[in-house]
Amino acid sequence: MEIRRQDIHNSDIPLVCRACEARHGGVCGVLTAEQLTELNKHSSRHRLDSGAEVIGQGETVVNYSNIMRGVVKLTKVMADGRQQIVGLQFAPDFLGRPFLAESAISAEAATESEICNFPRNVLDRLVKRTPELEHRLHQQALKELDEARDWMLTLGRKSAQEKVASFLYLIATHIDPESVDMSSFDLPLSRADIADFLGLTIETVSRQFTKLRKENVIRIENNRHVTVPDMDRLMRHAGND
Amino acid sequence: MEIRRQDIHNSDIPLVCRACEARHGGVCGVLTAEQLTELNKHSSRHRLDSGAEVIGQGETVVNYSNIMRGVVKLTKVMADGRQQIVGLQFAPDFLGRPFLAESAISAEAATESEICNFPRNVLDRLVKRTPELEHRLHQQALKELDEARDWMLTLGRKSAQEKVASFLYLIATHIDPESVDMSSFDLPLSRADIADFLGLTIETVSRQFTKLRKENVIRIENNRHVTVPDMDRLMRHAGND
DNA sequence: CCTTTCACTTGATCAAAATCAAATGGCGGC
DNA sequence: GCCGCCATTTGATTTTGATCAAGTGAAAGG
Repeated sequence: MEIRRQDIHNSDIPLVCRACEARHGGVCGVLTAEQLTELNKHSSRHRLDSGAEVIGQGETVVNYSNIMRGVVKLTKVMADGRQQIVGLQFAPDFLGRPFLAESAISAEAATESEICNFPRNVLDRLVKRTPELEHRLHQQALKELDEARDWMLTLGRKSAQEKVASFLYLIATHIDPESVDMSSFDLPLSRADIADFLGLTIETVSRQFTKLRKENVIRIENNRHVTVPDMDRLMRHAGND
Repeated sequence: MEIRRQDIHNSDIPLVCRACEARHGGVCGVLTAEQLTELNKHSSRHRLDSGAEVIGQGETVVNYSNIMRGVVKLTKVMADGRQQIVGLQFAPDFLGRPFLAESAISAEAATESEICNFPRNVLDRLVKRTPELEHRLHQQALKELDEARDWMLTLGRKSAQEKVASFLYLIATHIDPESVDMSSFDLPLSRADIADFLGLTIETVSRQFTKLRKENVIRIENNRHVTVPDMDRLMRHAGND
């Protein structure tokens, strides 16, 4: 679990990496100064508008990314257009499916975001030579698997009200991991996205928001800003007692 | 993707491992004869009755396992008893969550099964020294993640009929990976388990079976044995076109 | 052989969420 | 300020699957 990192002189690592959020929590944290320099040669940073696609379902993966800022949604679409969000990724998560050429999901910025791209083959080569890096990716895969399974319980067994409360709790606890106060935050998703995440319609999501608001579990301003006066009460509404 | 394995003289590896199914497809396949011998010193094989618990939600993980025969279901339970199966594992899958002391799910034999147990700390130590082993576990975690996300789409967006058809398709394609003919198989789960896997009630599952039977998509004998005359037709009913 | 049990099926009714259909309410552009 | 555009909310109705309640049928045990 504990990852050793050599003490790196800031001057040894690429300029752009020095200020990078993703370098510490993210995969780059396990790389040496040399490796970071090498990877950085091939990497490029991009600003993404909300809604911008990083990769599409069925496309060939040419890049992996680190999320430096913002929230990225992972979605699956059926042939007839029905859609399900199967994961949300927050900075400084790694974005990509190692060891597979074709993406089974599409990834799209949910909010205005910033990512750092690097070529698939460069990282794949680096992974082969760096067990620490594979370990780090393995850890993230397991974390995502745990989250996916939690969400399966939500999708399969919870009521609409519990689903919406579960979503709010998820966002409260993930949107700003630094912050001590999780009781006030902006929703990174539209009502339509929330519906796609919860397996509901936007009307049902809206009604449940209204209901939670009327029961004073949450307060809402400007449709996107949520305040939770009592996090335990929200948790109980989410069915997590 | 390609995993090199040294040419091992059968006589160098433990007797019980020689005939083991899990050794080739499973994690043991990447171990050297010495490592296998070492691991085998601490491992033990067990027969599990259908319904026997391997580990319970919230328990401390002391063992990992390989599934040698049978089907194991991974479930999550809510405080009020609502239950969701979050994964099915087939031989020769690895069973366990590396790097976490407490299990977030429970694992239970769905059919009469056989597993090979080994202590958590022995494998954890082996993983640290053997990048190939971590790579193999990483691969399986990614496979399970892909499967979990596929199932999230099923849980969130498919109708009861599509869910049941999706389940049948999943079993047809996983129950016996050797077999060319996937059109006839025994269901490893009861109607109650299927309901818990699909986020439905047993009554709804039963009605959808009846409906698929009446539409000649499947035939059923003795409640558990299913024949699929046209796999593509089943796939269409599952919403996977 | 008959009873009991258990898994499953079938039927009738109910409730939750989907669907269809209008409001409402910011917000940017003119 | 007014208009038109979206996202969101609210309302009426329908549909799907859940719930409640009996059956059925096969296997185990007396």
